[in-house]
Amino acid sequence: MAEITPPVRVRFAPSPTGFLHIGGVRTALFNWLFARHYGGQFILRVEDTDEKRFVVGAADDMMASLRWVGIDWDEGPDIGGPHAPYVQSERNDLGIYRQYVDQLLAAGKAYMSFTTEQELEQMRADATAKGIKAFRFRGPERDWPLERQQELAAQGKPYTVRLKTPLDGTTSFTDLIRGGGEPITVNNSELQDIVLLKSTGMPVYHLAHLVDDHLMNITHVLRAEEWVPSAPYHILLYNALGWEPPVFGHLPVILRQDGKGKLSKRKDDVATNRFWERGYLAEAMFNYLALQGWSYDDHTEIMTPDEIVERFTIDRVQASPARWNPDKLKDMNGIYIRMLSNAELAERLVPFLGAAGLIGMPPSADERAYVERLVPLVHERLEELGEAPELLEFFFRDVSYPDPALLVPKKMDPPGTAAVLRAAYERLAAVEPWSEGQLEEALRALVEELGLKAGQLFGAIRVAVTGRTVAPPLFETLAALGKQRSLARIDAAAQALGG
RNA sequence: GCCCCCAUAGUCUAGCGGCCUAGGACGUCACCCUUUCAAGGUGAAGAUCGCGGGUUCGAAUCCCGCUGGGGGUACCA
Repeated sequence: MAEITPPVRVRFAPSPTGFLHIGGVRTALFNWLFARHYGGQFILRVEDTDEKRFVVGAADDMMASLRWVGIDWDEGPDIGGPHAPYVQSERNDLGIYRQYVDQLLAAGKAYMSFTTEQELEQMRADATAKGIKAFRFRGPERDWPLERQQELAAQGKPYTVRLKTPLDGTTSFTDLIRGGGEPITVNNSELQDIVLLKSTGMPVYHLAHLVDDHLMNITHVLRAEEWVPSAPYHILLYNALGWEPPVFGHLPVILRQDGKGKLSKRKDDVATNRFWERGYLAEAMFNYLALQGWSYDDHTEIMTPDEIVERFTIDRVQASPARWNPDKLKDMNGIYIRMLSNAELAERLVPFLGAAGLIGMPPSADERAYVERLVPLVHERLEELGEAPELLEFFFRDVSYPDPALLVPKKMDPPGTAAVLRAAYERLAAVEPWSEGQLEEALRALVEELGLKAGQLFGAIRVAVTGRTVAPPLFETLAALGKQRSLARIDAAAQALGG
């Protein structure tokens, strides 16, 4: 296994074509962990060379997603750095890429290709029709003298610039993660002359990222597995430019939950912002994502970011794909929620309760205090913060009994239940002070006197007071709800049963 | 189709030739705790380490073939 020798500079270079999904965050995270572990720099660069798919605001959205999980960068579009700008369209305006295209052209390593997209499409269609197994485009211009290419270009004929890929021989590269230590090799005959510069004058990913990586002194390229097939082109391009290639490491993709294909923005609910909206803690997401393709040992899963940074070595990154497992993430989120103090959880719950209209935005001091009072009742019942409003709603709103049958416990009838609720009402009316301990004492005594099972009495009161069969523990609930409201609800429930 | 990568329970993973009667986690089930639901505790089911050949005294671990899965095959990244 290759040793990682400092200095180390890595980057994450998303394309602003939409929101950043968790697979992208995972790739960014691994780069970040790599940089932090080996004491190097992590750079963020925006690759917006696809004018057609460009989405306004996407880059900002992506940065917000990265920041949310706790990823920061040493150089980037928003903070600048020694290699600014960090946005490819801006770099293109500066003529950064064109100069290398000219260098390649002059050296005969690339050529101007005048075949149009339509013609290309036709050629592909013809090839399939003829049963040709693989169509690999090599433009006729690759053998023309540069002057002839320039002549046509001067006439205003649109052209792309393509890499002149060797017809025979092999190209290979070593990968930090896959290949089992052996180089990955492809026959050049399997390659084709890829486009470097579009007819619009905009560079294509292959050229732009490579020029930038070189100029920005990137030492290690850790990117998703889907880039493996294009790595040989990149090696060839580095060679053509006379540059030393960086070290490659292709990260496993994250497969969809059913294993059918990689995570998709369109089909899967995996937009990063969806997770904070639903109440996932960034620390849980960080931990979960770190484990998507990396592991520490045979039993450690819950780790702080510092621990992960310290333990993150590239040799422990998996070559086989990870699988998106929302259940596991949810479980982990529950663990992280339980690790929070009541005050911290209350603080994080406020926005959710506010959004649900249960408290003001911002909340009053009283509301804030009340939320903190309620937190212990739901603390260990929460796996997503977004579940809190529903669990706590009855503390803020009156309950109704659309289905009075829910009030009737096992082995009891409506009239009997009404009578029991009346008895409970009388008993509770006398409880003073209205504390958890006093409430328990009073109700347990009543259970004895009525000859009921604890579950029967408590169940009836629970539904009466919360409007639901599943709720936090009864005595704490009554105590937090207050005497007046508790009694009023028990009374209303008894009436609903005709008592 | 062609090229490339990958392959341990339903899922994620530990394992890098003997510590493995294959460890941990999610999920599932049971029991305990208990006023419901959770949480917590205990335990169970679940993997002939994809299949077939080698190499070796010995293989989940190394090699080959097959199969399966995934990725790529754009003037997208």
